[in-house]
Amino acid sequence: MLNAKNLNAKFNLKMIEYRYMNEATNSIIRTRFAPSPTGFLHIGSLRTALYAFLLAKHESGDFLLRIEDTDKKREVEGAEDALKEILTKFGLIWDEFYKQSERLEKYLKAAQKLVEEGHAFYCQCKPKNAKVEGFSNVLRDPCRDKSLKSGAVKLRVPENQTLSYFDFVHKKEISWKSDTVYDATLLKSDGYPTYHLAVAVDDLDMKITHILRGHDWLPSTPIHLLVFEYLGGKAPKIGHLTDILSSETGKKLSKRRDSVFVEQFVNDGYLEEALLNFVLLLGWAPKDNKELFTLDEMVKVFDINGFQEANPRFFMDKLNWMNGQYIRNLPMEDLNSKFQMTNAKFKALDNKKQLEITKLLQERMVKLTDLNTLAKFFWEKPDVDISLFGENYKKHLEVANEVVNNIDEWKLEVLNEKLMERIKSEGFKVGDFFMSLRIAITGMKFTPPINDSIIILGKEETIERLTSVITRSKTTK
RNA sequence: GGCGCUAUCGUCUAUCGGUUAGGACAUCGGGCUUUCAUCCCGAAAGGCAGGGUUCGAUUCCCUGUAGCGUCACCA
Repeated sequence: MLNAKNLNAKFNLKMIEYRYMNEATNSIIRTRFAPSPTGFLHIGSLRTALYAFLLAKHESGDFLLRIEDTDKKREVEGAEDALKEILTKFGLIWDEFYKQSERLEKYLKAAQKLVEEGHAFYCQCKPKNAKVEGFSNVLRDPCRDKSLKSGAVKLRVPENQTLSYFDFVHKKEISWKSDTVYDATLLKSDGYPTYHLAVAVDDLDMKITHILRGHDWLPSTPIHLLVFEYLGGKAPKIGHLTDILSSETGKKLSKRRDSVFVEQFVNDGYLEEALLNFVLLLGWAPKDNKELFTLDEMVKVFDINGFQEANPRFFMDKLNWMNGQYIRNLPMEDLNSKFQMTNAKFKALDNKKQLEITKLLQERMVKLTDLNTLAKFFWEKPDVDISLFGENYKKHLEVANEVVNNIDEWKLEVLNEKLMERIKSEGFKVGDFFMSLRIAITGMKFTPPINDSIIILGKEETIERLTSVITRSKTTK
């Protein structure tokens, strides 16, 4: 397990090269990724984090990680460390780290200030649960004018005001009438802030210049605008990203129906680089339509004008293609070690054999986990289904067995040559012959090149598999 | 229902008033090939609808339609 402290030390060092003061404004761009520690990393969150990272790093700015752990009920043990580890794995390294539960004092003070200045009030109503009660059209809170002295703190939304901001993703001004904004809770009765208070306090405090967040936050932006104003600060620039939609339902990705967790994809055999690249293009595009990027290249070309405004659907086709591209571009040794982590049986193989197999597989894989099926026959005798064979297979196999038996120099060229000689003299159809051989050795019709595979398997093993099928075939029709 | 966002091939997208509307994935066809792949070549496929503005709209405006989001002491 990676140690976050070491990481920070290590990466701050690295980030120093990136950092410089923006000469034009004399201020540095600062963005943040602010997840709640409630479980695995959502694919949409990875994208948000990526964009925030790129936005900052393109201008040599700072990228902060802020854990929003203000809801004790939903917090998941170990989620914070898992989050740090996976972000690190993807190369999204933060310059500063914060945790909201360690800053409770600040929120409390902010809430008190707002009450004192008349912009918020105490409320002792029983909390409602929208999930079970449905949507509500009651905007003004009954405690608004009661002047209570304790309880939860709620925002006193003004009447007849227009609340607006310029969204840098949508590139337009978005506004609301304050009459449509509800008196949101800022501080819960347990003393913890809600998101609405905590973002404003923190973003001001941490000098965040750009808020980049999911589209689902757009409707509550007017609340934040008010809090920023009442806290006496200037709101950062704000941009709302599109939602990623399910390819099947066309609705926001859901944990129940769709695969949404980054860890899941990694386990399924997708490379971090491919995942990052895929997610980059789901909601952002460069002018020249370039498709394959390393992280460094992303940082270099990232442009705030490239954001997409319409919700994309999460189709896997392109991810699969990209993953294949990345696998093919991987140095053999790297692929090999990834294989070792994917499959223990592969790892147990002789090192030289491992590399040879890797070489054969590299061009025919979509995911790392394809290793488990494509190369299974290397470490496990196949369960050969006789009905798979075509005509003349018995003859084919007997000839193959004979040729293999007579080879002294166990080399690919020799095997090729001897086999072809006999195929010719026997008058076999080349394709048919090799298909019989392929099925007998691997149990499958689709495999890596069969002669190469046979060389890797070894003479003894090959003969064993061949004779096993030949003897079985004698008892069959 | 209120509020808000959005609308180019099946999918991801380019275009910032004038283009045969371009690319990629997927699909289909062909080449290479002992299978499957990889690789190469080619094809089919798109501006939600109706009004404006304009010499000219995919592009700007309005309306409609559709989709998405949100309306908690969750983030």
